[in-house]
Amino acid sequence: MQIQHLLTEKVIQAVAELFNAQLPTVEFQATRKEFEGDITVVVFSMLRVVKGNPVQIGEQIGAYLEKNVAEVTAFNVVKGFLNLVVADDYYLNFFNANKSNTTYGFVAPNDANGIMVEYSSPNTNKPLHLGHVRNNLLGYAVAEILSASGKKVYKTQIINDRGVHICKSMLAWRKFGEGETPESTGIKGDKLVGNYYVKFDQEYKKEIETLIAEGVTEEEAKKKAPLLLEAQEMLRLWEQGDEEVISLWKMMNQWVYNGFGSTYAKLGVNFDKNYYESDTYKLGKDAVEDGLSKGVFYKKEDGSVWIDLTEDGLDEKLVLRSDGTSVYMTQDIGTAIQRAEDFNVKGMVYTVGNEQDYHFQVLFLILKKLGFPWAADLFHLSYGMVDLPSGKMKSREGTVVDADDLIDEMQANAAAISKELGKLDDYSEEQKQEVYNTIGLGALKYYILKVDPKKRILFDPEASIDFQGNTGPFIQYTYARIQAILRKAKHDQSIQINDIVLEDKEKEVLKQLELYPDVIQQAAKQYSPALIANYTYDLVKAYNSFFQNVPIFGADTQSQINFRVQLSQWVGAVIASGFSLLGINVPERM
RNA sequence: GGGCUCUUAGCUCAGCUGGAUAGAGCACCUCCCUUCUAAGGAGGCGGUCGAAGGUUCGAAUCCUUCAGGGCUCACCA
Repeated sequence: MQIQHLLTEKVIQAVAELFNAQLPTVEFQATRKEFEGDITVVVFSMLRVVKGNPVQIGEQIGAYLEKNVAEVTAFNVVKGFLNLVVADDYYLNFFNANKSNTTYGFVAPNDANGIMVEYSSPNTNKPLHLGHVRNNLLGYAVAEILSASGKKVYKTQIINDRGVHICKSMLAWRKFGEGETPESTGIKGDKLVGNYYVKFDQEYKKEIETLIAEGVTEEEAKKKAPLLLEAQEMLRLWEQGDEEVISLWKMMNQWVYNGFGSTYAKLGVNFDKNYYESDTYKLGKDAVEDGLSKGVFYKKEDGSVWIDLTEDGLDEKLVLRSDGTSVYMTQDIGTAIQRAEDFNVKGMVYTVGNEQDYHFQVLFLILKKLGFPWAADLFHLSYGMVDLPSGKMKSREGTVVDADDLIDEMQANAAAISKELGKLDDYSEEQKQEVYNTIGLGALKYYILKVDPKKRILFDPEASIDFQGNTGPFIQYTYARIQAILRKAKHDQSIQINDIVLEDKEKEVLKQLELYPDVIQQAAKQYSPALIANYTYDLVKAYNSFFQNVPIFGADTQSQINFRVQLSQWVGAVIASGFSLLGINVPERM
């Protein structure tokens, strides 16, 4: 049992006996460095129940605990704060009980209902960029964290593979492509298709200019440009099942999926199931019919269907066009229902940028009003944009940071720094490359995940990402150092340690380790990878301070050596485990 | 204009359900590599927590107003 939980009972007991009062909860915090003690009880918060002078109350409770609780060996009171010193035995027992638990802090699945995490959800016209990277890292990490907290998680993405914009790249390839393929050009499939999407836009603009020169208004020209008309015609053919269009669509889609696949593999993310809009775009109409009969929606004279959310502080929202075709919202309603059925999930997490906050607010409200039991557990994992020093990323203006380029750049950066340090000189080229990948990606992932998702990130590609301080490589470095100790130590993990006096630095590390299970639960509750990242950093700080200031192999007794080596091993395991929740690997050496 | 959101050290960020003198990293300055990996450690400098009110024993944290930035209010997705 954690010290805090144990003490909660004892403090409540103390207050009941000493003051004949019932405390609802006890408030704790870590004792500040300048005072003696390990954990602090805040007496102020008891004043509502127990009347009196906080210092005197603290003194009495402290004396009671010191006398009646074996784990409390001393106490002092400063103003309304009761500082308690916890016995070494308590921490050593905690250490012996958990040090070799390889899933320390993780909870086995305990929820019959699953939860689905959607992330990435790309558009097949656009290669993945830095914004997608943030999305992928967040979604994957949240899925891992939820899983570690005891949920059954299904990872999914919905691929935007239909619509007139898809026809644009197909049309441009057919007109200007001259049969180019990823194989013939050596260009990655998603990039090749992306190029034709850009090509379409260029040619389309030329046509508009020509038309304007002929005296057509700009508005008219945008609608009447032959290329656009042709793309629209292509969409019609696609929807009719035209074989030539469908096979072109399939071929180009496959190029894109191969390209995405390689980027996902580099990022280390994966999915349990892919949904495709070409399969789901008609979903949702039944639900709208159903809602109409229940009175959730209403029909306007022109036949369009709406929901009135003004009572909920929102607007009226269209859910079906007057011609009976569906809109984005209709699809999302249908897809959600489909997923709940497919996987029997009780909750869903949507990893989508904050420009869609309003959309999801409306979507969730609609699903609640339609009466789905799972609608209470929907969460929009909303994240801020990734901006560049030059401003927003815009694919049309070519100011996007490409995901593949970025990953390569990070790895090159890691390689340059690593070579300079020259610690891997005996490694083969292949082994070195693997370490560079681990470090480069570690830097990138940690940099993005340590920040609160809500906040927008300013990403400066010129200034290379730091490898020092609160960074991924710093934490990886600590892990690698621990592995060096373990290689030398030839320790026996089964040795129980119970006869040493703990140094302050050692105690700090143990206190930090004790928090890990709670941090995972909290991170899951808040869908916050940043919590895990910052916890891991704090653990590493505590460990490094120990590492640098307390001798390991030069300890006074064999028992101390055993303890310190085992403590190092445990810290290494927790670092690796915390990083695995973030999708970051750790190297044996670096 | 309505709604949502962000603002903490020169820069990048932590700060959990309100609690002690607001914490890290980078940058700058001092020390520490013949000793377990110096991508490290110990210390220094640096803050009117955007502004003003309010709630209370106590506010970066909760409430109100204001300022500045972002997003959003399509029969687009």
